[in-house]
Amino acid sequence: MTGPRPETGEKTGSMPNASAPEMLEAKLWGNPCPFAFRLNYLALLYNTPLYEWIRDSYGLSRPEYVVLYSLALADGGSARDVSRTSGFPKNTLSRAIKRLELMGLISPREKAPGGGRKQALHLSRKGWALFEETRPAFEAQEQRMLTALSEGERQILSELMSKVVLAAREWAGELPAETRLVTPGEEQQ
Amino acid sequence: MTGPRPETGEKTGSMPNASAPEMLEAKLWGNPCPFAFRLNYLALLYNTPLYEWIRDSYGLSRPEYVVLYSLALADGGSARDVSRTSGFPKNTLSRAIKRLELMGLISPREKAPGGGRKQALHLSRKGWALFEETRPAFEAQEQRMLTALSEGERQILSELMSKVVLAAREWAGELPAETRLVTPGEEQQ
DNA sequence: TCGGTCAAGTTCAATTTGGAACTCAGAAGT
DNA sequence: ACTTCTGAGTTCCAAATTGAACTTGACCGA
Repeated sequence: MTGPRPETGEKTGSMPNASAPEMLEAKLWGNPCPFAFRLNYLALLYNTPLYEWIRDSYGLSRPEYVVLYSLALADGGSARDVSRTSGFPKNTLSRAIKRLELMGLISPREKAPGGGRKQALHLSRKGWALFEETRPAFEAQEQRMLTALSEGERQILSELMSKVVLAAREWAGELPAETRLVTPGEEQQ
Repeated sequence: MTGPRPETGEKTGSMPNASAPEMLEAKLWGNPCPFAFRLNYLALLYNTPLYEWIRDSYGLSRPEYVVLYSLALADGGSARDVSRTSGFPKNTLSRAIKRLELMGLISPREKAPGGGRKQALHLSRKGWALFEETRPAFEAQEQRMLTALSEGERQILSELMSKVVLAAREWAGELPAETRLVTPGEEQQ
């Protein structure tokens, strides 16, 4: 998604502070898709330092941690469930799950090798411990992100975004045909 | 973002429709970071079909199109500006820019090879044409995404998100030390 | 019960990605 | 003017990502 990056201050450039003010202003105020930009930009600023930290401190990749987190919220979920709710392709998750199992963070799936249908995944005690240990950092980052808003504003923001999410089946998925067909010259390259 | 995915309906699993209701419900209503989840989920649902379409129709990768789009909004910006406002690492963008130049979508940078300091980038006529041709699809997707909201609600949503973005320098960047130090066992793996 | 269809999960291979090291142009300091 | 410092952009290469094909269990209808 999306997103990837820095740490000590100058690796990728996702640092919000200092400069790039021109382009940032343009993307904020002169953007034909202002909402989409805010979405992506905030997601980036939120995710980047957290997953960087997870990687450096625990040696877990982003998809791996996403699986852990997903199972902590919905124990017994399948790889497919995680894929649907996180956007990672299923083969990436397959590998992530295998490694989590190897690391002892997911309890071993009985009978599976070969590719069975719908496997319910469960965190091991160690997996739960890791989740509990790391959760506060995610919560803290969310709180930090929202400090600019009052309690009431957060309420409203949450409500509006929920509305958009709940209507997702109406708008997400494939692009409408008319949109796609705007392009006469398909298939170059 | 980071982000990536489906098309004909069953490639990655980011399809919002049909199933995974359990886990989706849990992530929506039982999440310690509800705002962050909505952010990521919406960004995913928005980006995925668009960049899929860009790739299939124009042969441009996501970072490549991001550079194009960024320059369309802020002509004369540098690679670093794009990196700061998009989150892609600079080497990825360096490659993207090189290819865009090769494809004739970016006007050739005079004197550069070797690595000069701060190069102002400009779209070529062809680059502008491609942007204008593809922009409607992005706008349409944003509109589709917001259909669930009234005009007033969109106004409020935009305002609240802007607030959070503008306060970014306060909260984004490195994780606060206390948060990081929660972990006693650093450096495994 | 058999054959057919579907989809979850895996494997493989080719591409893409991004961390690290490097080059080098301006800026800063003396 | 000379040296040092800073940081934008590039190159390299190991690692991660993912599209495509495959395997296999589950479900369905006759």
